[in-house]
Amino acid sequence: MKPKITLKHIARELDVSISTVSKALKNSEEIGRDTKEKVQAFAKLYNYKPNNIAISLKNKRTKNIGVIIPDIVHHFFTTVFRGIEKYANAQGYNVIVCVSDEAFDKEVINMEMLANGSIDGFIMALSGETQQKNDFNHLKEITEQGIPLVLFDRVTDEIQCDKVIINDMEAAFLAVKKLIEAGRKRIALVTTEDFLNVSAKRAEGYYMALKENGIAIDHGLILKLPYQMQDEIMSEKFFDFAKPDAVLCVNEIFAIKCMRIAQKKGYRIPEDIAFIGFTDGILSKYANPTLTSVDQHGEEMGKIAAQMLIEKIERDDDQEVEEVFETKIISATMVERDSTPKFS
Amino acid sequence: MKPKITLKHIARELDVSISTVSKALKNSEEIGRDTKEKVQAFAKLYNYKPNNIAISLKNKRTKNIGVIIPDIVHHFFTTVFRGIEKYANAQGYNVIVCVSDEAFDKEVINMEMLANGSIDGFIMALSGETQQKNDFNHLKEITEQGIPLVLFDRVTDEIQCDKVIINDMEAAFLAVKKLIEAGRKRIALVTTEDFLNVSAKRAEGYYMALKENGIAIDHGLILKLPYQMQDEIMSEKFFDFAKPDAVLCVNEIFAIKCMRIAQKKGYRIPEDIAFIGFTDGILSKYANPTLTSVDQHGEEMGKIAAQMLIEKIERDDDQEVEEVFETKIISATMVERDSTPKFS
DNA sequence: TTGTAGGCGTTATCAC
DNA sequence: GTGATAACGCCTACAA
Repeated sequence: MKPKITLKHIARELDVSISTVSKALKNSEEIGRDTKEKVQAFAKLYNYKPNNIAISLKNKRTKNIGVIIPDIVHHFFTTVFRGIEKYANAQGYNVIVCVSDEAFDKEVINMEMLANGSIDGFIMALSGETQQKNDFNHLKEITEQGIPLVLFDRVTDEIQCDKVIINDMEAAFLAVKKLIEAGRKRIALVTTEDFLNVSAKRAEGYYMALKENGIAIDHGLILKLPYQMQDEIMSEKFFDFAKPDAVLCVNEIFAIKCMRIAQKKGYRIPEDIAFIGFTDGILSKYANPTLTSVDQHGEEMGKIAAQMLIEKIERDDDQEVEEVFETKIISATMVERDSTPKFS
Repeated sequence: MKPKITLKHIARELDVSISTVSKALKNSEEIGRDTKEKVQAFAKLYNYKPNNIAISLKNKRTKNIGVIIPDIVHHFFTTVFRGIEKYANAQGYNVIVCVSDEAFDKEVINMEMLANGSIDGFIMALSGETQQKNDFNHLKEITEQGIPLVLFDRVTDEIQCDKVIINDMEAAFLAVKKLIEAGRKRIALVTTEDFLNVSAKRAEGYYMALKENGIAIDHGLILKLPYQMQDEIMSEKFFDFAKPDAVLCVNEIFAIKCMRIAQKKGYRIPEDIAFIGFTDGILSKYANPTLTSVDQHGEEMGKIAAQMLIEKIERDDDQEVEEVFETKIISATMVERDSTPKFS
């Protein structure tokens, strides 16, 4: 076993001072040619690499980014994460992930854990519980400490910071409009409870599209399911009573499950009922029939979030410029597949 | 903005020494009641939290685990990650994830980046390219430096370290056996190229089951696809020529895609062709028909890997006990769904 | 009961 | 050219 070697070891071995070694390895002009060569050769031989922790302590910069997401086994978040990781890595940053599991407490604990020097900034999507409680003190503390924060997807107006979101409302609006134009009259909405801001916005888009086309809102056509949707009975009944000819779902899983139920009841897709889901994930692509869905461009979102964060981190070093926060909006795009009639 | 406060600040403010503050905050018996109270009150007021980096430097333990996986947008790895994260977090560890993207170079770079003090140990699954090149020097260096390493799923015999795998061979063997018992005669195997050790093992199980039942191996029934499987033509032709009555696929995506092709060609599932896939992920569950598949118990795997790693990390502190490496084998289980006939 | 000093590994400033 | 010193924030053995 050959443990890690330090500057001190090299210095002792070569009978020079630590600072000489340090400078020699940095190819400083101050150091004599032969000393430099000697030191560099020795370092290479013993595979010297500076200790990140020591450097972090000195520079007060860890080159680590903290990412806190509600769930990692979820295609959208996973995709965003990939975008973050790729960009951050290319910039020399590492990513520490914590999963809040949709729980407020875990979110708070994780943030505090990381905020004590482990990371240079946060990228996060709020947990369901946090949105429900409307308690954002942990975020406030972070920003007050001057730690950069970027919120994505699940954001809040209560906190002043950079944000990246998609145009949920518009996307839903356009999806419903397409359905209306295709002649659908009874368009249903399958959503989660209201406290998730993205669901709320998608619902808004749904309402707007109906209104704009003079279609009255029928609350019998709106199904609110708990986030996990264990219970299929509710959805089954819904189809019997609501008799929709099109369904907009706020996520893929809802869409797939609903399609299943509809198929079981003998409806043809898309002839009898058309389906559009949000989150263009793996399920949409491989569903049967394949699902028309709204692509949230997760990877792009992650990349932009990372970009914004790293810029803030590296700007903070320079000077205390006037803090300006941005909210970037990514345009969702609809991916047409077989669960909808051909739109013109 | 209120920046982070340090022991030094408290000491200055309260006109005591740094060590007094340090001890007072640890409730040391050495310190007088009133001093302790004063210090603790002040610390609470200003929300003092020790700096992780400084502690890491001092203790030479970061309480960080490095996880290197080939791909995060992949249900199996994601699941393993969740297991790791949950357990590690409960033990007070944070997880730094790097994605190798199936590339050797990225794997090496990421490891080196983290090995310089950022983490206390690694959990990883080898990238495809690493397995193909059969070059494990980066792993050797890590272990020689005394950094604990746990390999999971994509492992190698070349490296002495803890490992967690599933009984791939047996699982494939049993799956094929079930198909044979159900009367299937032309059982196909759809797999990746050989260098992925898990695929190789699954193929072995497939061969064994055939042999044990006196069925000759027909190479026309074996389809090797590139990892990404862009090309559907190959698979289409395969069905025309091979005419299988059952198919074992080494992953879900292959299975789903093959089912699609079979359906398009008018075969009924499972009556004409039965399908079994590996990786019991979200696709298997929501496919149409739902896919019988081999559950690799990713979360459990992650948990065990984390457990083994943390044990090694914390044992290393104590003494230089004789190094013993374990390979834990998790039993895969088959989840029967609608793509196979009812097995007895 | 409190404080001093040294060290974890590195870098930067300044003196020789 | 080279080296001593201090500093990043914390801990702890030892001294007062």
